[in-house]
Amino acid sequence: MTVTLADVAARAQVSPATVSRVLNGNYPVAAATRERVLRAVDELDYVLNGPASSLAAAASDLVGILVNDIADPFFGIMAGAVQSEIGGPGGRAGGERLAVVCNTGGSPERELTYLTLLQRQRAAAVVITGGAVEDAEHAAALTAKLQRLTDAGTRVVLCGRPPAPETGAVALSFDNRGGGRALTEHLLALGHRRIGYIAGPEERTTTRHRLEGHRDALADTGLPRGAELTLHGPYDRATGHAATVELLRREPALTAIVAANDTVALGACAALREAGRRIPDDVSVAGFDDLPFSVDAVPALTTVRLPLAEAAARAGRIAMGREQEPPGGTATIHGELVVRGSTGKA
Amino acid sequence: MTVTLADVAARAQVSPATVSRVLNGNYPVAAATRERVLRAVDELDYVLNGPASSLAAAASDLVGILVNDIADPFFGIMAGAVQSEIGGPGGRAGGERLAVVCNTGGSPERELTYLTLLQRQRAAAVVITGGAVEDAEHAAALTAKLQRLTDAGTRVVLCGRPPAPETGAVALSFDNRGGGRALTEHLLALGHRRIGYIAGPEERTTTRHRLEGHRDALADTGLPRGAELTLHGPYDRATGHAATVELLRREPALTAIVAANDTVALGACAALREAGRRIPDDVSVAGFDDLPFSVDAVPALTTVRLPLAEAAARAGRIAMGREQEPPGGTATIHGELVVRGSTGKA
DNA sequence: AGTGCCATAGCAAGCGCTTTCTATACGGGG
DNA sequence: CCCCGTATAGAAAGCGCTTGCTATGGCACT
Repeated sequence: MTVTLADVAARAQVSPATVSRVLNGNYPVAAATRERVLRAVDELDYVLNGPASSLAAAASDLVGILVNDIADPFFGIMAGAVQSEIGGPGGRAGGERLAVVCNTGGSPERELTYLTLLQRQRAAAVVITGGAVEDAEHAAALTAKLQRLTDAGTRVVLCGRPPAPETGAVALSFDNRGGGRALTEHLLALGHRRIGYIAGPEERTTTRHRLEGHRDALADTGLPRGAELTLHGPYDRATGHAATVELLRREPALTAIVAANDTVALGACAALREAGRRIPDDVSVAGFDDLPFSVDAVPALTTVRLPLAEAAARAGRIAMGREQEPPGGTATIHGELVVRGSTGKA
Repeated sequence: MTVTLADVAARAQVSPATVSRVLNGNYPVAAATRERVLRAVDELDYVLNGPASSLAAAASDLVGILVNDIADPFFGIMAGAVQSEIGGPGGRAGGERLAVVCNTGGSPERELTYLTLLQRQRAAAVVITGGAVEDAEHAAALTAKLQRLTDAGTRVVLCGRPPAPETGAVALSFDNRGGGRALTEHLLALGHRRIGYIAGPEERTTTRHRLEGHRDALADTGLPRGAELTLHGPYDRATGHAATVELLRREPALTAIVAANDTVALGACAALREAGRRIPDDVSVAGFDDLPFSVDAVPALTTVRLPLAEAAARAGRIAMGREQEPPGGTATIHGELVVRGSTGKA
């Protein structure tokens, strides 16, 4: 029924071994023979059996990319960049690899399950994007899993997540803390003193680091930590909207809002407009990430630009062994404060 | 080195066959034995070898999802919805499946390559999202490929793309034509007569259908087809921006712009603002898709809402055989005109 | 012409799992 | 008390490919 290597071999009048070698191109085959084999492949419309090949070679060409939310451009951009680097179709040469984008939904269980699935497929590499959940139990399980993956020869690269020591995983972390600090310092410099902060979901490294940066900046100015002006929620516009309504209720004299990311900031802007506050005249708003739509917000969003595509591309290259890993297996990637129209003098 | 089925069998004092049966759960195994096997699996930290399993069983649990641009929420939303339905981790029960999101970048070659890769992996199902490129040669190649996939038992579902007759592929198409028509009719009803149209990339079904809907509406009103007021470009904000500048140059008296999608519309809005035109007082703007950020645009975007997540979820269910395919293997999904602040009287 | 080496091609042994077929043990009915 | 059906476990034959090792020419060199 289905065409196998043996069929091709028969047709080309060579042994299966030769066909395999032509296809893999890592063994000298006479030009004429190769020609003949290739023709047979073509005529029979032969397609290699991936599982069989992976089994025999004890290696697969699958590369996993874990993301928290595939519908969020933050992750989409990174996933796309990794994919373009791993040499999949259209990428550079070097054998076609299948990139597997896995949507964890931010759940540590699913993260673990996907990693097991990838381990099962003997993935060549895994890139894990986005922040981690801060939970001792899961952290331990994750560490063990990463350990096992790297032991099995799967290259693991974390992108936008803190290092996982002792696991052999390379980490390209974002300086969320520094970015958060820069943002708040910017606001403080503009004279803002009553600043609301809409943080991401609790128990996540990204959330915590950005928030710490914010608090560091406040502390430097001798301002209270302002915990009562900090609200948590998922990284979506609804959170930004609802939290803003609540912040305005708690502190009507608010003059600035820092959001956990641009999407949240957009929701905050909407709520402010509905409340009749002008941006930035009455209330300044700042986001984080500098996603593509942020420049088109009205007014354009002040934010911290994270080089998502560049970082992810680098992660992809490291995963493919096409770039040396950073010293110590860890590198920190800094964001850049981008001041636009949504922030102004208090 | 790595733990195999045989190791587990030895440890549990049973045969490899029994272990396999416990793991697959499709053969009676005494409770006590199962218990013993499961314990051994746990103790040895055994992970099934996917390739070996797929080879022996002649089937894999991979499901492919093809998207044009993973960084675009339009596709991200669909990919996420499909993924949540295919029973991957976190999905419903029914065995864990690995969803493979493949980024074609809109290139037909890559589309074909990815399909071959998926074919190679003996994927259980493939969901192809987004419009197709209209090129006779590629269409033929694609048809042949889809044919071969379905012949091999891979279920193929097209989501947001016209049917591919004779291939055995199920198609859930969007009524882009109807949506395009509704949008322009809305504008015409508001009294607009000089309407610019920023279409997507040429040679794509989505682009053509939306444009045809637009022209149908114009024709019904007895207006010229206005080809000179139609510009093409990729689905990104830069296109919207540049095209708007050009449209204003060609027709300063323009009172409305219809964009190929919301992202393009955002770019158009930016260009209009820069040109000092108020929205919608001077120029109305309409988008397409109703992506999440559209409601937060200022003014909020009038657009055509496509039930992306619902359609994709359905595609996923059909791909998994959990929902009956529509009669004739084809269904058309209609959009809904959503009128918001960006359009007004001419 | 003889010798040895390089370039190619083939042989055959798995890779780790699934599954068909066969074997065993047990219990109930005749 | 024996026979047979039922339930459960094992033996073994692959699944389609890769790859280490071996075999075979042909050529250059002596």
